[in-house]
Amino acid sequence: MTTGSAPRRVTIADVAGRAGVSTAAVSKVLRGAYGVSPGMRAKVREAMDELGYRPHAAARAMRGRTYTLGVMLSDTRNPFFPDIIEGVTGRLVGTEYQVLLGPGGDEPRSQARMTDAMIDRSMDGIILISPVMSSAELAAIATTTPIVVIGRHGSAAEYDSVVDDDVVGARLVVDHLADLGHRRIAHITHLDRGRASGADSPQAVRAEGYRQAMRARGLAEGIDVVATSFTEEGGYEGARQLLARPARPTAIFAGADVAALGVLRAAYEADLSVPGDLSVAGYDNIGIASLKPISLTSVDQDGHVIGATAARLLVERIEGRGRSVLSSVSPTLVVRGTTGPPAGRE
Amino acid sequence: MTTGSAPRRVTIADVAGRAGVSTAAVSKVLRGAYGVSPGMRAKVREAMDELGYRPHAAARAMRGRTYTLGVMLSDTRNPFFPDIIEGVTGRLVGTEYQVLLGPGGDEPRSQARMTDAMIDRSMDGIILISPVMSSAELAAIATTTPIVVIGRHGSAAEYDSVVDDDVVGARLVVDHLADLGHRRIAHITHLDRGRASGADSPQAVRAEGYRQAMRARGLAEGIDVVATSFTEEGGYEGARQLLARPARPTAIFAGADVAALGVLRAAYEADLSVPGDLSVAGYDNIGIASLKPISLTSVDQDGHVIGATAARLLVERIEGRGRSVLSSVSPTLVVRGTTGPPAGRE
DNA sequence: CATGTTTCGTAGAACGTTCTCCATTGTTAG
DNA sequence: CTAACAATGGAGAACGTTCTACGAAACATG
Repeated sequence: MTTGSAPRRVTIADVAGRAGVSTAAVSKVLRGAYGVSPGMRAKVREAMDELGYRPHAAARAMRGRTYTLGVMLSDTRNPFFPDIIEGVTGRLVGTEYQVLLGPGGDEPRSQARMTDAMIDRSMDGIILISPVMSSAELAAIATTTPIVVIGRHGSAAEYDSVVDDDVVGARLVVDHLADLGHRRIAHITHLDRGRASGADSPQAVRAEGYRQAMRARGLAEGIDVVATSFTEEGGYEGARQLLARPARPTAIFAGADVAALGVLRAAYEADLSVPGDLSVAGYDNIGIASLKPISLTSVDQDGHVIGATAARLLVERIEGRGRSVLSSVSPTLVVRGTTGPPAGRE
Repeated sequence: MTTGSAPRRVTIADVAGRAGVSTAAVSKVLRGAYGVSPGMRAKVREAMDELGYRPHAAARAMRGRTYTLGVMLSDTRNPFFPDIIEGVTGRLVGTEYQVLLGPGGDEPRSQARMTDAMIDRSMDGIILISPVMSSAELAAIATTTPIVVIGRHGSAAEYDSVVDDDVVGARLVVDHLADLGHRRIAHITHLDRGRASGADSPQAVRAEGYRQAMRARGLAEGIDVVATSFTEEGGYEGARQLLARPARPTAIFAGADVAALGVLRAAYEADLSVPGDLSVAGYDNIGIASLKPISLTSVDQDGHVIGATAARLLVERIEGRGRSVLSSVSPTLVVRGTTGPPAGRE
């Protein structure tokens, strides 16, 4: 179709011919199945190498596995996706599995379309990162293809889940700030328009974890949550509201680093020094957080571990595990320059 | 294998039975092929809807197309990949094509493995973003499957290319700085270890564009290129070297925004005010560049347009275009707070 | 009315695997 | 020596599409 007509692919039949055996025998060698003598295995292997044989995934899919795992991305811009992906692929090195990513967009409809597309392509299993569909929809998908869900707290019998322990993460921040002497610690959370994820969403759990931790430290009075969005603009807007309070908070815990950046901008514009007049903490420990001019205190969720765990669970599912697993990964706090003791008397 | 046994997929035969026609007829309707009466089309369509039929991609792959396009990513962390992806998927909305992303890593070997995996999965075409393999390897791939290469300047008969016009981008920066009155404008570039891409790489073209533009402005004497790497650390290191020169540059043009961030850190540590003592410009216009505390002057390459163009060219190739195309997308300069007139007398 | 020409619809052979039987050959037990 | 069994290899039927051939019917032309 292009320049020269494409050379025909080397098939299992070519290998069989070369090795002087049947196609069934080649298939057995390929799959490591029972009933193959060492001599035959060697012959076939040699023939495969000589011809540069590569199994045709689509043909395999007609009967058996495709050795393809899909990862549905809900937001390609989310800065810790690369970590999760690395964790997933890292775990799969040395296996025959290949990972393909599918941009699913942020709407339930487009995510469902992407998932369907993966199922149509006979993927052996699918990892869904922060999907926004309902649990019922997820369960329905799981009857067709094994799935692992990342970033949704509710567990389900039909599939496995891997989550960052957002309650712990929120507590780490509150404890750190309380230890520094802060009393009025406010929180900025993300308001979902789509209701599908609801109380299972990371932001909801972070907010709840914040409330719990505040109460545990006897700071119930200081609880103050404003719901905007996890964007720079949302953080800015939220901080403006909080800084206009009669009793201004001395610390703001943004549920995401991007929002924390907006908080920093608001503080800058209000001529408040950070951390002198206002301490700021974020969540996710994105790359920029560690850069000098920002130096943001943040909660680090280990994307590598999350990805690797998801990959392990998915392969286990594919190989036949029935029982459902919920794996919770503990985050750590990275203290940097944006948090410090509150100024003056309380 | 999991809980209930998966329900058998609805096939073309089920649809044919329901509609009271042959499977061949259903296939024709599906493909929009010639020789179908309106009545029959309606019957078949109805049956498909009632049964919730979805074509099985693997089965299609055995004979025809898979309607799957692959995008090989060389670096998942690169901040303008999301733009390119959006451009690609945006262009394909409404068509039957699905896009799947493959993390190829930064080594020729792993990228080749990913590309092979995509070919094994019978993808109809592949977009390669900044691949590091040799042109010969790319040409070899192109004989098997149509490909479009993004971010490599060399053109080839076997495949199409889409590039940002890095010569123009470099000139925009140099002209802007020269207009402000700068004479000693230094450049930080990226040193490739793998030689596969060589002079075709964006960094090489940007550096060459910088040299050309400097000469064009009569500033040949001020040409000063230091090769580190396109990372925060690389930018920092490069800036340290440049700032130690006897005649210190008054402006630094970093070949990438991440490196520019490192330059800003070095300036900060050296107690130089930006842009008072040192002007800094980057390339790529990544998200953080626009944030207030950074406010980096940068060159914006329109990832959307690049992605959309690549998708268009790929589909054209698949549909049969033979002639090779090289499409160059012009970047624009976004002037922000890190560039200004040089201080004092020259 | 005989003869071409469209138009519509179907049969059935691929495509490259997997995997269930089945046949053959040794080997062991009685 | 025979029966039972293990080990090895092969035949051939799927799997769900696409698409080439071909037949039948409907229509147009002389």
